[in-house]
Amino acid sequence: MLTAERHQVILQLLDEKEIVRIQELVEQLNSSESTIRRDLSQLEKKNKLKRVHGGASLLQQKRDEPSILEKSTKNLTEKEVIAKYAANLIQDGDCIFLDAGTTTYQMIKYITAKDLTVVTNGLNHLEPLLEKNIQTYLLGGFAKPRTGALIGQIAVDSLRKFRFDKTFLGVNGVHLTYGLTTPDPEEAALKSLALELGQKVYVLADHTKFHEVTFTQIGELDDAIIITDEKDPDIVSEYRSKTVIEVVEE
Amino acid sequence: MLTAERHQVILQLLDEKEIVRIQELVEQLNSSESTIRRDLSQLEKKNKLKRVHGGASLLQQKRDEPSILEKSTKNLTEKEVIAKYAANLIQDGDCIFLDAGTTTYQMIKYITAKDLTVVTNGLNHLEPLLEKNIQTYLLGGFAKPRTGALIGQIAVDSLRKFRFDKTFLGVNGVHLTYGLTTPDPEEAALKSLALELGQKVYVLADHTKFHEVTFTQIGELDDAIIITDEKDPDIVSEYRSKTVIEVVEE
DNA sequence: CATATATCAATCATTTTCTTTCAATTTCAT
DNA sequence: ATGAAATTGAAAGAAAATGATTGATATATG
Repeated sequence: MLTAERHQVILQLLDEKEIVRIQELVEQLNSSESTIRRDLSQLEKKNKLKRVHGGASLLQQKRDEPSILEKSTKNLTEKEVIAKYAANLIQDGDCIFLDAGTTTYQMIKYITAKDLTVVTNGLNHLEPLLEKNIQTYLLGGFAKPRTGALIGQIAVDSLRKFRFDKTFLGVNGVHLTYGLTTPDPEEAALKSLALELGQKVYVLADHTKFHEVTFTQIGELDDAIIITDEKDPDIVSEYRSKTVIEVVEE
Repeated sequence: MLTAERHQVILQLLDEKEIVRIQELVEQLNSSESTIRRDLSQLEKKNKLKRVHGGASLLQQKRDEPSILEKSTKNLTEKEVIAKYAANLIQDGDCIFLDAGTTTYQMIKYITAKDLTVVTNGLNHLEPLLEKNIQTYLLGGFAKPRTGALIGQIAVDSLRKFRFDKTFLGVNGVHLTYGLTTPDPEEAALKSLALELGQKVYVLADHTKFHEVTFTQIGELDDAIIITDEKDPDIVSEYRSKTVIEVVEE
């Protein structure tokens, strides 16, 4: 019997019984005690179960996903720092809009608030959100092939039904005179509406976005609170005169 | 035997068994161990499977959706025949509604018509549809965790904006007196509306669905054309007196 | 508390599986 | 046809998995 097979069976048994003892597994799997012990060690290291004297038990928090959990221990990239900061702004019970895009995607794994309602137009956002047992609404609309963003009139219409405690947006350009911009007009329309519908609006923009202008305007600078990792004090103070900027530390 | 052929067989076996061992594949495919190992390496690089010591296993993500996997292994060929037949009903330029669910999912790979517009509430449908360069709208709504179906008021509202040349629905029960039924009331509401909005409505129901009744009614028998693999001539003629049934051949 | 029993981690030899490499063969493009 | 590239099978050494054994540690019982 293959190692992977045994692991699968062990986890399945655990799911059913909450607790399994070694001898039980030895019989069930026709393997030696040593092998079973090794299996349990490995599975414990992978955070799939908890070893207890005489056997193994189900994890108390069943919801942790290794792929997401692993990353949170590694060094955080610039975008991740921003995402983490933004995620911590979310409070229990909030209704939030989460824009499509990679930066907002990163936020998901750092969300700790309970009892959330999330609305998103990011197709890829859905899976990790559901994995965290967060109640999630997906906007309808035309599916933009490459990015997995739902856009267009339908998306705008379905968005209009909501009001948010907090809106989190990604943008491509942040500029003193041209405000917040993004290349795709369809996406801009959606972001623009989301901006209106949020009581508090946060824009996640790393330092590469400043002084940049792209095709379509989403809104003015002071429509949102900008979260960034921009270090240059000149740039920061320049923009501080026009809007609220929160600079995250690593 | 061609490399691509082997790859196909390997993936198919994996889908059925969750885990295959090398020796098994060596026998089944009449190839050397080296070749099989190379196959597995390549497939792993393409993210089609996960190598484990002694063989290969289904990707975690695929195993984590047992609800869908279970269903798709059951009655696979029968359903595929139905799906293929239904897909051939689609004509160039059609606007169609494709219900969430495994049977309608199978349809996608058989679609050959060009210049389509597809509206669906099946989250999983989106990827294969986009891969085929089919213009696709996704309904908004609450994402039902296990099945990947978008349901609820929002979904119903966004659906109401459309009209379809053809609607393709999956159901759980087909019954002479109780008509078309499905367990989840939320899903039923959506299916019911989709049924109204389609100029032609097709229900895909394999033979296990006949004489079955589940919790919520979607519509009457004669609201739709039923596509099935039911062979029993008695049952077929019984239902033929109430509605149109198209029986597919294998 | 002390003893008996069960469970545990660590190690070793054996077996199985893996990776790497090489030569023979087939396929493909020129 | 001819050489280049891909595919294949075989083989050797590396790596992983296994079961048994050891002495240590934890739990239970009187």
